Amino acid sequence: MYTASKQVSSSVVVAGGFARPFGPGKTFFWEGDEAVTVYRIETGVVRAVKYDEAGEREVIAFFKPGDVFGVPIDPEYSYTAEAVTAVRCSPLSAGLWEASGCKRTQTTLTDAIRAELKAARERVALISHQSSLERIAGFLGSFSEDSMADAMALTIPQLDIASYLALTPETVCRALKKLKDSEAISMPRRDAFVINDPQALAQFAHAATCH
Amino acid sequence: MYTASKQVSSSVVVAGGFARPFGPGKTFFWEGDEAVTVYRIETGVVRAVKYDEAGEREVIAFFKPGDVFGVPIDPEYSYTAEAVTAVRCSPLSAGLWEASGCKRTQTTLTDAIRAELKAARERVALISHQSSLERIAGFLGSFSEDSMADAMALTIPQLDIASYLALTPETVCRALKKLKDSEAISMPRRDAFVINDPQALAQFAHAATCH
DNA sequence: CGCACAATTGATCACGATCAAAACCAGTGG
DNA sequence: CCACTGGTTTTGATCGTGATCAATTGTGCG
Repeated sequence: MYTASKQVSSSVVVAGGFARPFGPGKTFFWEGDEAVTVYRIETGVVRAVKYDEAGEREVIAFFKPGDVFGVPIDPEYSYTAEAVTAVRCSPLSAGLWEASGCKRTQTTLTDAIRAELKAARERVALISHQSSLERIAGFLGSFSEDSMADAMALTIPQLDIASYLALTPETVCRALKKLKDSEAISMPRRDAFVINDPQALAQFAHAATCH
Repeated sequence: MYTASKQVSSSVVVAGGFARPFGPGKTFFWEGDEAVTVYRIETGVVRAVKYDEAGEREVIAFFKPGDVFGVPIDPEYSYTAEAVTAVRCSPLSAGLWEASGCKRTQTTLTDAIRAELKAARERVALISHQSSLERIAGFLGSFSEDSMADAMALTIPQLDIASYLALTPETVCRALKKLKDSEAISMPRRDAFVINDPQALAQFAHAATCH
């Protein structure tokens, strides 16, 4: 199935702790690879994708600066990790996390697992029950609040957002247009978002379809 | 908010390891309670529920015989646990899990967390993209395969299933009727399900809406 | 330039939500 | 035992949202 596994993971083994750059679209590791490296993002965005039985690609999570991905919950990675933007991040040996002592590394490990679980639950919260507009608004809101300034620029293709929110690209586009029209956000570039009015955005995120 | 917290958790502190019975509807603990006890189910079904901002009750997971719930991922429980059926389960002190040594208890702890994560991901898989029929069929299938015989009787109110799958009770009812009509399952009682034909059920679970 | 792919816009359609009501069942008390 | 009550399930009719189909525009890249 995932024939490209091996040569990719071998190009990635640098677990020295140095921050290294990765170009957009680059694959860090594949679902099923032996989980030997953990990554901490300094800049850029990474997506976690899975392929269902039908071979359909599905984005299940995004990782932002400060996030850790590739956490060794299982001996093998449970998803494929790809750079969405240009990424600078530091690879760490997964072995160090688990082996060395038990105290500090252990807590950071459970922290990371907790984060994974929290991310999974957040996605469910977004997907279940919420309308398309609420999903988009909620997504943009939570994504930016985890980051920095109000007027930060996210850079994620709409296709990835659609997959993550279990919507079609068309629906994502239309929802974004509504948000743009309402002045809550603006899009300087095609795949870049700026949040003008977090308040208004939060309205859209919860409001009962603003009827 | 959850004013009933205290007296409930105090009635539950028996962390000796004895299997104890709990009647249907009984609450084991509330979301936000201090996570002092872990439970392992011997018989019966338990549901994990959460209340969103709007106060809406939402079922986020089911636990079956053999499952562990109340895993101390955070210092406080992240959901409310209620008995769906009559339940027999053994309470354990959460402290023992974390404190004692680091070796065997630690692995079972991560096992339990892994299970939580897996459960969360399975729910997402069911909810995202799948049609109502696929969700129901997939749910019944995975629920029974985690259990025992083909012809086992599940006993879960349709309301809970609806909430778990992010559907309305009406839709659940109609989907179940289709499955009954197709002979894949039968329902001796109102809230009991028997799987006659796992094969056919699997068909419904994946098939592209059988057009 | 021209190619491939992402984003946009429009028109139609289907599925599930919603509204409304009836049937069903379990538990309670007369 | 039976009438009453509350909650769950069932059935039907209608409506709205997002998927789907189809086509155009836009954008980066060889």
